[in-house]
Amino acid sequence: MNPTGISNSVIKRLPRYYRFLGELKKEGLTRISSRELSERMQLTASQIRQDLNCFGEFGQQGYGYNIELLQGEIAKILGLDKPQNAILIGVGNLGKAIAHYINFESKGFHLIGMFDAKESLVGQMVRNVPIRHISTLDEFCRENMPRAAILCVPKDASKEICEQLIKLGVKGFLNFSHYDIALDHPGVEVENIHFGDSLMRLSYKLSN
Amino acid sequence: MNPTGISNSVIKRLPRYYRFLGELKKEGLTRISSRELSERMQLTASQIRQDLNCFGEFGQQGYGYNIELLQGEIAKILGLDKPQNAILIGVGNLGKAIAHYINFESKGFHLIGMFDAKESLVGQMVRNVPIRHISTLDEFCRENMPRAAILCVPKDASKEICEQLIKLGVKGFLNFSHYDIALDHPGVEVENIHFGDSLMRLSYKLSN
DNA sequence: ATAGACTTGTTCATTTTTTTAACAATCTTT
DNA sequence: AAAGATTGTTAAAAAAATGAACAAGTCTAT
Repeated sequence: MNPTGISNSVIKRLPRYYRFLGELKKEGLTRISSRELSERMQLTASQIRQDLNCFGEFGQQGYGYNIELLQGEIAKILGLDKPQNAILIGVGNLGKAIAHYINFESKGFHLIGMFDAKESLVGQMVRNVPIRHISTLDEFCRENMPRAAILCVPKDASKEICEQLIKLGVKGFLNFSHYDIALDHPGVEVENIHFGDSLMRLSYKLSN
Repeated sequence: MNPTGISNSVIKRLPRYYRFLGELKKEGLTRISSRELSERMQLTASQIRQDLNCFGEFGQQGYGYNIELLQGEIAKILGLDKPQNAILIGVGNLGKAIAHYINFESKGFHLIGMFDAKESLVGQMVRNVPIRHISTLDEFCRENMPRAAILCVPKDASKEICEQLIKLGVKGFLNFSHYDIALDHPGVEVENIHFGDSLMRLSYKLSN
């Protein structure tokens, strides 16, 4: 259980519920019971009801859940209805791909700036967002107060930039760097995406 | 607890141990005690000893662990010493970035081929690996027997390709697509990397 | 309007997992 | 050879996840 009183495994499942409900909607369905959903998602109906019950009462006895409505509620729980400003640091191969590939708007964020140390990148646009020089980060942050940062910089640069950003008021990190962001800053949240770790775990699973 | 008898949380921590030991080595250290390591990694010494004890006895009383040796043992546990052939499917923005960005060799894999449906990409090289047309996948797999696939294709294409690959003998997936690979194929292992889910969880954490 | 079929929210018990503490055994160092 | 350090290991405690059960409420069809 974490500060909010909701267990992490419940939170981990939320985006998946959201995605599945989106698919059901696409299929033209309007309602679904926990039992039907459980079959699709390979969960127990009990777990679904219990998960949702952490946040409120979204269904009706004898009917089930209205798909559109439930998805909307989960969107609110996840905060997708109130996009937060985010910046991306490090526009190399990975950073650029992330910027192109991810639809931030539908995931609760609004990308307002990208930064890199490489002069030749400065001025380029990716999806209508300009790449700025890293030396202008302080000024930009003080003006625009981004709430989150997507960290795509090399490991060595991570620690310094990370601390700089925390000082500038950034509260959340999507961390692609190999650096383990220290969790001793109260109120700062981190989601790590370590490709390397994932690959090594896959290697482990395939070797045993 | 999973099939191997080692709990998932232990396995999740292994790559992190591996990384930290690499850093210690870089710093020129040769030995470390569980207590010292625990301080660096923000774990308890007890947990470290217990984690390692799942796999063998790598330390010595009164001395601690030899860093080089321990890292080597973890490498073996993870299977990094016996690289397995892997292919990458979908060489769009993301796929290309992954191929450039990740050092597969140091993570237990050997990238032997890349595939895409787009004719214009075919023939291009990324890090000395040629991009082939997806129509040649079957033949290539029967000849080269890749053990793992990195899936960077759009959601709609995922299911089909995934099943095709499983039939062709692929046993492991690093899945970047939004598709949830069905886990009902015995012996097939999946590591999911869902950027969208991670972002939504970050959004949740920043909203509550 | 009523009965029967459904399905939720919720509780409780169970199981599983994770974490922490403790200590005998044993190694290192002086 | 003694003092100090640190492991491997066990056992206990705490926390989390799961699953079964059911009263209460809603829908549908007659």
